[in-house]
Amino acid sequence: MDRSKALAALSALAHETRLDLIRLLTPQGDEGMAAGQIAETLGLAAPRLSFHLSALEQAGLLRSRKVARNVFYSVDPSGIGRTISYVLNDCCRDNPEVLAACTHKAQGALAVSGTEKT
Amino acid sequence: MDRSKALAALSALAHETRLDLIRLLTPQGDEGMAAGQIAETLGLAAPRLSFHLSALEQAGLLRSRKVARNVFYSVDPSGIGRTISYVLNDCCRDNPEVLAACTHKAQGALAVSGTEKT
DNA sequence: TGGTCAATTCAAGTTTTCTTGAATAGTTGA
DNA sequence: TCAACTATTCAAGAAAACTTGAATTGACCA
Repeated sequence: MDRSKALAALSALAHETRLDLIRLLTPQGDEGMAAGQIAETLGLAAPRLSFHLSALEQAGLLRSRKVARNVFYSVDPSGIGRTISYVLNDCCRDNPEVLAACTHKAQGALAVSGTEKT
Repeated sequence: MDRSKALAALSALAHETRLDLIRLLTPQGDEGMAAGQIAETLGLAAPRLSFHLSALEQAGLLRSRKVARNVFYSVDPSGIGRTISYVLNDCCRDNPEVLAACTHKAQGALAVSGTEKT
């Protein structure tokens, strides 16, 4: 993931409404959720939702597909994953302390990340 | 980590100059680097640097300490770690696909994170 | 083919963030 | 104390992001 894409993704995440969208859509998996249903669930005006969904999609964090009149949005797990990886690997250079600090629930798991290559 | 702190941290990370700062300071460890030296290294005007350092410190991603006339800035690994954790655990609810995608170098390591609670 | 529905685009205004040069505060050494 | 040095704060302007209502596009159905 290059610099500018990572930056776009981080900017996309740095907004309350868009974090709400990620939070809502992640459990929905690949099927995702129609824009109208999202708007209703979160109580957002349509243009505002469209704006934020588009920002997330541009940033590679969401996918969309049309079904009849509806547009279903779903999270792109690899987009989020690559963004996190950019911060950890590129910016923090796999610093062990940082890696240790971001794995509360899997203590030490990421600490080995410097030892293997994909 | 609560919502507003995570948001502040993500906003802080969503800026090119500030990612440069993290990238520069992480390898320096606890000792960190004096503001003047940072400014020289990155070619930034002093007020601009101060502005961004302050943003990062406010967000809990950097620490600072005074030594004589200098102010040394260093990364707070736990601040970055908690921010990442917030995205993975809270927003993505430990979604396995997301976790798998953000561990290029430690495949599957984070996948166990859903099994334990803090 | 006319009406309805879902979603996006547009335009305007507001708010927030960022940058810059000038001014300020605090520290050190002569 | 005075000058030099380090860093921050201030003020102003510029740029970017966000929200809102109105208008538009495209798909579906009677």
